[in-house]
Amino acid sequence: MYLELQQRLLARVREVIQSKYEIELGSIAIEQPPDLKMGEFALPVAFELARKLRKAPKIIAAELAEALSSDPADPSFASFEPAGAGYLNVRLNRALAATEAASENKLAAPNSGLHVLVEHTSINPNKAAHVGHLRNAILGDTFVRILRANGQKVDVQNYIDNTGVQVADVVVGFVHLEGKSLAEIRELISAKEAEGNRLDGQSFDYVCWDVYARVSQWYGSGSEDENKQRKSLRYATLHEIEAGGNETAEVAELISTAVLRLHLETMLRLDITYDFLPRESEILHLKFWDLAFEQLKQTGVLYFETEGKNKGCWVMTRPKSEPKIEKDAAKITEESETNEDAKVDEDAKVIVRSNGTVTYVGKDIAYHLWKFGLLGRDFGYRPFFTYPDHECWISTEHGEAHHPHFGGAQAIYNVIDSRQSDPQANVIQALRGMGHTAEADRYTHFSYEMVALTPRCAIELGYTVAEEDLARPYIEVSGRKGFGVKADDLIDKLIVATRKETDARQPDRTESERQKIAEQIAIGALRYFMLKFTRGTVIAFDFKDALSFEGETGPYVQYAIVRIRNIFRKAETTPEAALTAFAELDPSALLLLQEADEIWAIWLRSAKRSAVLAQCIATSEPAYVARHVFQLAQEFNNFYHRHHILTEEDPARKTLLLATAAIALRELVLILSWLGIESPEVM
RNA sequence: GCGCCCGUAGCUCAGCUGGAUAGAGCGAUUGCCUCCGGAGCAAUAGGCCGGGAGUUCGAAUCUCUCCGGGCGCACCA
Repeated sequence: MYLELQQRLLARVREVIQSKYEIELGSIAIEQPPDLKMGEFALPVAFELARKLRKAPKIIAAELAEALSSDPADPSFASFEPAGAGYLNVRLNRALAATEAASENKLAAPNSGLHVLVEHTSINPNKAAHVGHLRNAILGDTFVRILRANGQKVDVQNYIDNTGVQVADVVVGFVHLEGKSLAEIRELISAKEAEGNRLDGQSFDYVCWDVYARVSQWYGSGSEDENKQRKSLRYATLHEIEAGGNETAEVAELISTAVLRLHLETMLRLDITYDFLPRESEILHLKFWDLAFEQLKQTGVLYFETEGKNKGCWVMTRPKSEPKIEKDAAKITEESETNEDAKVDEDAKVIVRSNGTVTYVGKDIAYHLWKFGLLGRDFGYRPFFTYPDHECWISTEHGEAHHPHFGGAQAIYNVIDSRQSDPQANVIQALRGMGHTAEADRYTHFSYEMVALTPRCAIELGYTVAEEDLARPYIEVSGRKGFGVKADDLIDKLIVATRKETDARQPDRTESERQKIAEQIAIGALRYFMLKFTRGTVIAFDFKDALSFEGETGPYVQYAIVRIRNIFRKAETTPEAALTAFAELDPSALLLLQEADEIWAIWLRSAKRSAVLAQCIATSEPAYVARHVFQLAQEFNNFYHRHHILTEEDPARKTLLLATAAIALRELVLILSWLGIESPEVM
C-alpha cells in the first residue's frame, strides 16, 4: 500500500511540474519528514527545480503545494504544504489509509516467477558447528523465508564437502592417532547415537572437534622428517577418499555422514531445514568436471599455458576490477597490451594442475553449471533426513527412480563468508566467459563477514590468549585450533537462561510448557542477534550481548506480541473481530488517528511491510527486516503505555485502539515468522 | 604490492540510491506498577560521523588522498 501511494503521489507531482513549468524530471526523490507531525512524505524536488527555474526553492514548493491542493483528485492525500527551506510535505488521509490497511489482510504476494536456489550452511562434515556457521545458516534460512514470502519458489541446498582435506584430517586422527579401526569407529558412532541425548556427555561431532584440533596440531609438532611423513599421510588419505571404493573412503563416509546428521539436528533446533544435500563425492564420481572441462575448453575460457610459472596447467584469466575513471581505463588497456606482448598471464587462475588434477574452483564451476541446468548431467537422489513437513534428499551415485528434481534454477544465492569472494568471482567469471551472461547476472554471492570472539570471551571459555591478541578487537574462530563457541553449547546456554526466567514467571505451567516457551525465546534471541547486524559487520561475539533479552532483541518483540495477546484474552474478543468492527466504524470516529501520532505510527509502519520486503531482497540484507519489526514493537510499546485499551469507555475509541493492537499483532507475528522466530502465547 | 570489508555516543551497532535538529540498544543518572504483565515506558547526560581535499544550493552518505583495524590474494580445499 505504501509503495502504491508513493507511486500515485509521484505521478501527480510529475504531472503538475510538467503542466506548470514544462519540465520533465527523470526521477523524483521521495522521503519521510523527520517528524510525523510534518506529514508522511517529503519531496525535496523544489531544490532541484530551483536552478532550472532561477527561483527560490521555498517559492517553488509553495507554488507546487498550491497547485496540488487546488485539484483534490485523490482523496488519499489530505494536504500539501511547503516546509523548511523548500520541502513539499504531504499528509495522508489517515482514516482512509487505515481503513484500507485493516481490510488488506495477508498481502497477495507478488510472484516474480523466478525459481531460486539458495545454498547455505555448507559446513565441512568433520566437526561440530560453531557460531560462525550459525550466522551463515540463520542468514540463509531467513533469506529463504523472505524470498518465499515474496512468492518465489525456492530450493534450499546445503553443500557437503565430504571428500576434502578437512574430513581427511579427522580420518587421519581417528585411524592413525587413535589407532581406531573401521569397526571401532562404527561402534563409537552407534553408541553415541544410542545415547541420544546430546546434552549428556559428548556427541560425536564434539569428539571430532577435538580430534580435528589434535591432528592439526600433530602435523606440525614433530621433527622435520616426521612432519613431512605426516603430511604425506594426510594427502594419501585425501586421495583414497577422493578415489572411493576402499576402506579409508568408507571411514570417511561413516564419519562425515554421522557428523552431517548432527549438523542437521543442530540446525533443526533453530527451525532450519534443507531440501537437498549435494555432496562432493558425487560431483567427483559422476564426473561433473569432465563435462564442464569440455565446455570450458570449447568456449575458450580455459587455455593451456605453455610458458612461465603455470606451464603445463589449464588456466583462466582472472576477473579484472572495473576501471573506475577513464584515465584508469586507458592505463589498463595499455597494460593488457603490454601483457599481450609478453604473452604470459602470470596472474591467471590455475583450474587444472600440471599433474592433470582439477582444483576446487574447477569443481565449483561444474557444480554451478549444474545449479543453472547447464551441465547436461544430474545427481542421483535418495531420501536422507525426514522433517515434520518434508523430506531432505541427498546426492548419491545411483539414486531412486522417483525423486524431486533439483538444480536448473534461474537465480542462485550462495551464502558464503566474505573470505571466499575471490573464488566466487572466479566462478562467475567462468560462467560469463562461457556466454552464460544471464546466469552470471543472477548469481549472487550473499557475502557476510565472519563471527569472531572478543578476547574477553576467549578467556572466559578458558583459551589461552596470546599477548598480542589481547589488544585486538576480536580473534578469528579456528576449527584447526579448536578455538570457538560450539553452536549447541550456545543454544543450550541460551535455553538454560530463558528457562530460568520462564520457571520464575510461569510457575503454574507444566514442565514441558515452560521448556517449550524457553526454547522459543532462546531461539528468538539467537536468531535476532545474528540478524540485527548488517552483513558487512564482523560480529565480535560476546556472551553478554548474545544472552541479552532486553532492548533490541528477539524477546523484546516476542514480549510485545504476548502483551497484545493478553489484551485480546481479557477483552474476550479476537483480532479478527476487532478489525471487522473497525471496518464498520464511521470515518468520523477516526479523528483520534489524525491527532495521535503514536497510534498512527503503527498503521503507517504496517503499511510499509512490502516496501521493506522489496528492499531486503534487492539488497540481500535481512537486517532491514529485523530492524523494521523491532521498531514496530517499539512503537507498539509506546502506544501501549499511552492508551489503556481495556478501560477505554468510548466504544468507538476502544474499537480503534483494539484494531491498532490487532494490526500490530498481525504484522509482528508475520514478520517474526520471516525471521524464523516463533511468537509465544505467554512468556 | 593488489583486492574486499570496517572506522559514527563510554561500549555494540543503525543511518550510506546526497537533503530539515545525526538515531537505536547496552551502560550511567532520574522518574513510572490502587490501572491491559516492569523481558516494559518516559526523561537527562553523552557525537569536530578517523584526518584532509574536492563535487554540490546541500555531504556521515559521492570522488580522491592519507591514517588506523580486519580479511583475502597457491598447481590447499
